[in-house]
Amino acid sequence: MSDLPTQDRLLNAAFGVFAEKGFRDATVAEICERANANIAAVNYHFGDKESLYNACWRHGFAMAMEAFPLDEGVDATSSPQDRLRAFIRAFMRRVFNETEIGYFPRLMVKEMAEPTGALDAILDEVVEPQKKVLHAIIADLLKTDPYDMRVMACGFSVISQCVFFAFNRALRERRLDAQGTPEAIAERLAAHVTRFCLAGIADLRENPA
Amino acid sequence: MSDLPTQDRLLNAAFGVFAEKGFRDATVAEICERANANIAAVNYHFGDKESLYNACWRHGFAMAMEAFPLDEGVDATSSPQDRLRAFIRAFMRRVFNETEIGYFPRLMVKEMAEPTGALDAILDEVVEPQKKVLHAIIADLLKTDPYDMRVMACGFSVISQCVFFAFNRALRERRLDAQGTPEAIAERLAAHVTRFCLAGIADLRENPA
DNA sequence: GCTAGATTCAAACGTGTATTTGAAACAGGA
DNA sequence: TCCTGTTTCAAATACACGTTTGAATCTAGC
Repeated sequence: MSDLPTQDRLLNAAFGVFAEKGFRDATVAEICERANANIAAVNYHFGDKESLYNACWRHGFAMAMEAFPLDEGVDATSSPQDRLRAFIRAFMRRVFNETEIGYFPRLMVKEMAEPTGALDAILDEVVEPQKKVLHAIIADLLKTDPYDMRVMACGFSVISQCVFFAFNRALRERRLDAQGTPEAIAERLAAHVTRFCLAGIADLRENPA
Repeated sequence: MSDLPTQDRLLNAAFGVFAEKGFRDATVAEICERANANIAAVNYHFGDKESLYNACWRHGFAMAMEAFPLDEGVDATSSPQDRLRAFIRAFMRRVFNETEIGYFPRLMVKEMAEPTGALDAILDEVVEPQKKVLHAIIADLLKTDPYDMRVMACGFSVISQCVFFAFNRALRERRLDAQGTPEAIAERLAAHVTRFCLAGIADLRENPA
């Protein structure tokens, strides 16, 4: 950790502090302290607090996607059921990850709840690609095209269940942590959500309104 | 508005400001300005900013529940399907409400994402009662008792879809507002979520693991 | 080992904001 | 009208925090 250049130590420290406290509550003093750097280091290396923040979420996004790719263990030839399972499982494992990777969802949640100005860039760079993958899977399941309104509705149903415990981290700490390791909880939830959503989607396919 | 006593004007103004900006970004200066009150009024009438905040969410909760009760239009003799539909619809209508009532979900979301210290009281006073009602409905649908683990899982699936656009207000403003009035969107989403969840729950009932 | 540029440092600065203060204005009862 | 308790007011206070500054220190290249 401390053998890295100052700029990298700052990025790592800031990533953690921003994820834990959000942009506004994070102080550059704490970031510098964690990075074993001087109080002026942020401004010297990144210009200002906001630029450091922008560097952080890009860093975190890359890290999270590398650790748990959107399509882990499946390819285009897999069934849409398996692809949906993989998508949901990767998402849950990111959300419940207790290492640095788990900081990324926490950062996103804070940004959504209280946008800083980086939100539009984030929407384009992080949510749009994931949405595209998910909509393709659901369109296959519904045997329709990705622009069908039912695809959008089902995509929302899937994603909302995936992000819930990222949003409700506080809730999760109080009501869920007794139920096993985070990894085990992530697996159980992923299995439930996959099954629940496949049933919902099947119903829409079998019984058109 | 301005014929109310200062204390009430402060509460109303603060409710709006807190919902729009969150506890930390809201300034007592802005609250007092909106309330046509002096800068010292908050401390005189409520002690400090935090006590005013606590008064606000209780006020908002009462208002939201009065406008859209948990069980609007149904009673204990209604089918669990209808009770679920009513629960989801009331929730969505609170989330998409454009009047003061809609401030309440926004306040809750900010609190969940970045807790202030009021969170434990909120969990007890606002989420616990709703959870109880929802779990009773789902237990009926699953023909089991409310403490069955499958009830918890399905409850999470339902709630996560209900709160999604409260959390993602920014997303909603960018991607959803072109699709009709908020009321119409709330109705469509409620119908979709109800159907989607009934299918998921039915699958769990028909095909035990 | 000297120099120039890059980096680090402690201290100072400036701004935004919650809270306090003490006087002034107000309202109701004797 | 006078007195008393309540409310309002503008100004002052206190503090937290991002940023700047200018000197000190380090590091490469000659």
